[in-house]
Amino acid sequence: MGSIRDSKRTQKSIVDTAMVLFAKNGFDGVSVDLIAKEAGINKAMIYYYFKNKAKLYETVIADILDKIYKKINNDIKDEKRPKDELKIFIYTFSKFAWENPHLSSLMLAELGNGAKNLPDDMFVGLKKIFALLCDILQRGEKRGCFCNAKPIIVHFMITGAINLFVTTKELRQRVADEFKYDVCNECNIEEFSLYLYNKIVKMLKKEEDK
Amino acid sequence: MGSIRDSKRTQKSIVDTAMVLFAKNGFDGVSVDLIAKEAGINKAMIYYYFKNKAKLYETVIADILDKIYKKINNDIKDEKRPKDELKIFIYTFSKFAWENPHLSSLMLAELGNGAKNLPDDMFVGLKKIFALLCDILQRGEKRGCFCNAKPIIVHFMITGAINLFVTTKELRQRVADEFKYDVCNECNIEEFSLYLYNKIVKMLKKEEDK
Amino acid sequence: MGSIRDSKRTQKSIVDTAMVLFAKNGFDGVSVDLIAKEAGINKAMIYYYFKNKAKLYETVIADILDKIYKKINNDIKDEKRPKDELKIFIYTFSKFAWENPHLSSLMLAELGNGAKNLPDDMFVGLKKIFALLCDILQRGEKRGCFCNAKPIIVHFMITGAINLFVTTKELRQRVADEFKYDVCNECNIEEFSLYLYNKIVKMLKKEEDK
Amino acid sequence: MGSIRDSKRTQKSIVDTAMVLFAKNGFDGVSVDLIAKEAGINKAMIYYYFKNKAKLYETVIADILDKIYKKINNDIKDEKRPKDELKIFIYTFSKFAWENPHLSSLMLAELGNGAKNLPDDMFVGLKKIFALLCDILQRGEKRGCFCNAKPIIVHFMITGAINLFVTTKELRQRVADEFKYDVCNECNIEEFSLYLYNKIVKMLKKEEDK
DNA sequence: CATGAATGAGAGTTCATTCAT
DNA sequence: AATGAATGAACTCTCATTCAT
Repeated sequence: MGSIRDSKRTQKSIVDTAMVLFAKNGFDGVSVDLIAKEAGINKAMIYYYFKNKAKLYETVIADILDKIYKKINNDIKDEKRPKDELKIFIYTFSKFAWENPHLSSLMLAELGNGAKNLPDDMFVGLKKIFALLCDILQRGEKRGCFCNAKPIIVHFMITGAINLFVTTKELRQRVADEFKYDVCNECNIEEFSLYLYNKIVKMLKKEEDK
Repeated sequence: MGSIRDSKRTQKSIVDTAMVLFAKNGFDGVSVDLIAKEAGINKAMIYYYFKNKAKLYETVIADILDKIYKKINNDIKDEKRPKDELKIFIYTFSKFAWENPHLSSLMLAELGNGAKNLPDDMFVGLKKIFALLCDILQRGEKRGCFCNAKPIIVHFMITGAINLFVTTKELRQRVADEFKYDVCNECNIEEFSLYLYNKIVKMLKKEEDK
Repeated sequence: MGSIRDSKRTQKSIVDTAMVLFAKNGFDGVSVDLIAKEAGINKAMIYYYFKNKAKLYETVIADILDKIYKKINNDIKDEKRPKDELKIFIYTFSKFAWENPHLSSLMLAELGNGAKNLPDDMFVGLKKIFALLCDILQRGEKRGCFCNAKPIIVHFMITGAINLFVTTKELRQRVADEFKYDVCNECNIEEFSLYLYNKIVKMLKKEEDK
Repeated sequence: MGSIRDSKRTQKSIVDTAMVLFAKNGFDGVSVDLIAKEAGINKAMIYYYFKNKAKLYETVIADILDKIYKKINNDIKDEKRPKDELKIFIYTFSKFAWENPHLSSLMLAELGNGAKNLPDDMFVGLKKIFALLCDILQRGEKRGCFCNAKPIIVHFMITGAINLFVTTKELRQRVADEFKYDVCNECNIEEFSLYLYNKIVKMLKKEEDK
């Protein structure tokens, strides 16, 4: 009967569809009906597998965060110097966000929401990513290449900038013409990522300031 | 004289109530019924004054943005050096966000949404604030105290960090105990603001690097 | 102050506006707000002059019926022979309906409704028009030019045909091309009226049939 | 088997109930709540099956028109002479209208409305019935028993009279006493139908008129 | 006479969720 | 494992009507 396979496939199609839709329109902006229809499955199956809409949402978010974490963690391994790790962290996060713009929407919305309804799974996911950065910064301080880094604030500067850059992509293009200031509407993600990295590094650099 | 039939007062109570509620629960998360109930007015009055829920939302957002702009613009006037202006920009924005945490939620949610439904009024409001920063940076470059500043990215780093710092306030306190990294859960807004300012200045500083 | 004049004028503008709107969209399809707006007066004035929406409706209908009655009654006076009176009856009714297509809508809707809510004023109006036809037919029978005329049925044939012809004007034009049967989409009201008159007369003619 | 979860039955009860109510009070005069209540089903089911109120209305109208068409078309088959076909047309239409007075209301209201919102299904239904009459008249002209028949006007005379006769049933009874003219308040539908038929035939008869 | 503000009931519609098969 | 039918609460919005000035 291939029931297990089908079961997995059904669940996956639900989560994948929900991810796109939630990201595009937010939790309240997506109906269970729509998810079922787009996923090509019966609505009741969503309740069969996920108990309710909120649980499905949690699953979706946890899935995304896990993907990011794994990707960054994997890419970072090969690097030796903290600065290069940081470069990878920023680049990988940017790239991922750029290619999954829904994700940025979700993160901003969810955090903007004070993470009020933040379920445990998401909690864990967010903390793991943050912990990655913390480790990088710690190693950097030990090695003397970074100084005075409050990790949470650095984290917010990096992820805040990336997420906003990604989600405002279309907005910036729309405004570009009528606006006299540069909004980087032609920047590609590599340029952006590199600029951001350089600024962060400069900002954390140990120096004989003054 | 301030009787029950007071157009201005009714409108104000609607907008004020809506601001709090929208910020807390988002556009979709708030019903017109609730706004009316909390504002202590008849639901139909909302439609009488604002035509529909979306228009009310627009008004609320535009109001907030205008407040921020005016406050920053006003506070900045007294300063002479671009660095001090930047300090005021960051401080005032932070302070305002801290005291109106709803606002940060709104901005993140709205921008996270790709500003898809962004009404014109909001557009204008956002641009005006951004333009303030642009001017500061421009003056700084002319005077030689800032260099290589892409305004939109700097703007995202600043506002991203501030908004995330504000909206995660409770979240950070919740996590503090069980988490081995510092999440600035005891930082007050002045400390945060100052730290952010120093980092941004350092990052923009003109120097004979290397 | 010219208050009486203004009063009359206000009332007239209400009734005139309401007539057009009611005819176009029916009783339920028109809001008091709309009537006030279109009439350029304050909504409360409608209640000041007409007590409520239903009363205004009555007034409108009674007004129309009275107009028709008066016009027909007046035009008929000069005629001597019942056949000519009938001709005038049909012609005047047709013409009036053609020039006030709203009226036909109203009559059909109101009668179609079983005249359930039919207020007294309307009652009287309808009866007076019907009585006109009855008199014509009666005189015709006495003079021997009509025979076997059941007045109510003749009345329905005449007014039914006229009202339907008028209200379907646009509909018939829309269909004309794609329809293989003639729908008189280019008939003017005089042609129609004459045709109808001839048919009715023929149908009522006394004859040595068979 | 006819259990509570019976799609067909639910739909039928909705349509049946809606037909009665729409006919009695018109589209705007009936709330979806009421239809659901009278049909003994949950309001949401109406949207489940019909998408919205307007679509339900369309369905109802199309249903009725189809019924009439089929009945007339069926009854007509056995007749040989156009005159007899016409007799059947008038009789069947009258009978049907008499037994479904709602229908006449609907037709008058809908046509009175200029068929502005006329959906396609209704269009087709109305045209099919009209086409039936056109064919009868055409055959009659060929055979020489009818002459000079403008089908659309004949159609309006017939259906106008029938519909008005039906919808004014109660009205005529109410008026009978206080009114000096005969309003056929005691006519049964067969008498009416026969009278109408005779008049129409006479009116269309080919003759050596002079 | 005239106005803008206010009200409460109810309209159409959607949705998350559950039930029966 | 899967489906279509069913539910009830909630939502946005409109309306006829009245009040205070």
